Amino acid sequence: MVSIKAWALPKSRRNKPPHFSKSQVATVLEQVATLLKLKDANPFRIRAYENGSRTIASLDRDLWELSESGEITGVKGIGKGIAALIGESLGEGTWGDLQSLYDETPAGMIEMLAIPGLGPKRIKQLHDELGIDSIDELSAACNDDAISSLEGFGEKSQQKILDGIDLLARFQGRRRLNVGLLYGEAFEAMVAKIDGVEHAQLAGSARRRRETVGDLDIVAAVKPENVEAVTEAILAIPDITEVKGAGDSKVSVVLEASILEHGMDLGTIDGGVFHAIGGDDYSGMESSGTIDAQVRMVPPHVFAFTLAYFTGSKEHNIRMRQLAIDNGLRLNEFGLIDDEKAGDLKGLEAAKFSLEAKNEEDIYHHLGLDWVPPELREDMGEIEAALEKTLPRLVMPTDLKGSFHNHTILSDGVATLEQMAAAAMDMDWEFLGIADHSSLLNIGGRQIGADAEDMLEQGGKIRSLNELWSDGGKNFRLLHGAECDILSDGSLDYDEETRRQLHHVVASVHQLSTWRARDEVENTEALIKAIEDPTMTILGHPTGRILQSRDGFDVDIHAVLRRMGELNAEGELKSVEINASPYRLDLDWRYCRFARDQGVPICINPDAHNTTGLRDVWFGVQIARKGWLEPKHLLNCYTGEEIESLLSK
DNA sequence: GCCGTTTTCGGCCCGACTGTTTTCAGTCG
Repeated sequence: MVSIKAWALPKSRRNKPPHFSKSQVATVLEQVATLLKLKDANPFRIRAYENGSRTIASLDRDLWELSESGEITGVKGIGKGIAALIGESLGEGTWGDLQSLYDETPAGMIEMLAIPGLGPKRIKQLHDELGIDSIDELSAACNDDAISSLEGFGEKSQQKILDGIDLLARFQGRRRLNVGLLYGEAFEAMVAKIDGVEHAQLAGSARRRRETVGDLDIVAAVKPENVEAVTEAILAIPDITEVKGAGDSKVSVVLEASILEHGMDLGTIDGGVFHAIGGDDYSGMESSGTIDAQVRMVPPHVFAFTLAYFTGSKEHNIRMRQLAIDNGLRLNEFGLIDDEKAGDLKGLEAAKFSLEAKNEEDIYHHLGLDWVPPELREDMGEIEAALEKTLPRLVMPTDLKGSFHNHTILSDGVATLEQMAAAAMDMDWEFLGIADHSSLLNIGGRQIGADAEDMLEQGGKIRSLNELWSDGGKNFRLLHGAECDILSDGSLDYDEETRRQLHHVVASVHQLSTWRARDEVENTEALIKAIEDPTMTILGHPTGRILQSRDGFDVDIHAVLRRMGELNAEGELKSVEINASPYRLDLDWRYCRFARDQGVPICINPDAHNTTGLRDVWFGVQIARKGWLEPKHLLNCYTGEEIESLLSK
């Protein structure tokens, strides 16, 4: 279970500028926005900090340089105020008068924001009127029936808060993409089958392939005369454990795991991850889990608008609406409406003056944009690219011809070389990289990794298998690699002689406790040392994060990727992995474009521990798409022959 | 707090739903 520590402004660990990293600045701006919410500050001021945070986080220029030269205020969303804060923090190591803002807000109030249905205003009210500063106190107050009598609260809100706390305790309010999609696709199929539903589609963050999903949004095209019958049919679905509301256009329910026809498939989990997410307790929790879902019913002719609207993101929608306004139009879930003609009319009435859209493409085209794939709708430059018609041709699962980081029975996998190869051939792959753990890795005191001798013996087996396939005219080969531990000082496990005999070395950090106890500067230094090792080819799960369970270690990922870019420019092959396990999805999609721009080739790795684990690459592809990557940026999309000769150099 | 070639002030996306009210505030996306 993740518990939120009280927020603190970062302290400089350096004696000269820049005192902080870009991600530290972005984090502070984001926290300031949250703290201001709890003080009931001007919502637009709050949004300015939120935008500033996002802008800084995704900036691919050096922040200190921009700040020093004054160019920073030329960045959209960064004005005089935030620029001054950045200048002071990077230059002096201080944060203006933000300390008092941090001091004023109890950590528990921040934590309460995650309770569904409870927002900043009412958290502030609870704090001001009852002195409630933590979830525990809030829970106790609900049980004492102390909340329902407060102004603006009642019996139902009190119960809703208790339910929300329960949900939060189990899942932190969000579910990993793989779990969210299992529920979402099952529910979508059920709704689509109902008489009177012309079509139904999953929208929201699941459609955008965020790494975690809050609740599910299904948009259904239903003629007005059928809405009542369809509502009844939805509510009759047996896997609905609770109906939270049912209006004229929206049904709000809680689904339970029984909706998953084939049960809760958690995929394959390696030992370390399994331990980190709570072991057997976790499996039990997922199978007794629930998820919130909404169905929005709209007349068929406005379906495309509603789908686009509820796909989001909120930030993308804001930009789209602004574009509409610039064109004298009003964009909402019902249409793209001529503002003048519609006048004071609202909702579907106003939509009578809407431009037509048979599909999402039509909406984007009306505004002079190319259609934006849902994965890109985060207001991270996709609007500009769509205007300029320079959106990327995103990678698809079928573009992949192999992967590099997979395990066998030599370490903690459960399948043999032959079984893994057969599964890869079934996927029409031309190559499969094997990278069993190096000798150092042990989980719970038991050595998992392979000794150098056994590792080299595996190489012999791989060579004879490859010869067999080659002689039989089969376009397939295994690549012999190892997942070498990065030690705390940045050196790699195994002796150099052993590593030199491999096709590729996936270098990964596993001793997380050491790395998480250190600061960004030390970790970045060690990681860069590991990358500079001439035998290192692929940086495995770069931050070590486990989604919904633990954060990764602090590292200046931009600096690491920049160094990797330099080494690639010098002719070395240094690739960064998108670990495709839905528990990791690390490298984060937010850094993919930066890696690409540095000239770092990226590879999607399922980190499979059995044959079905190879299928996890699908999640990696979703993240690569979200990170704007095209086939040419991914080593997975090279042919088997190309990759073999590349790695044999 | 940010932004602006109709603006340096006055805007900033907008609608639905819920639970509380009796005309609306809070929350969500």
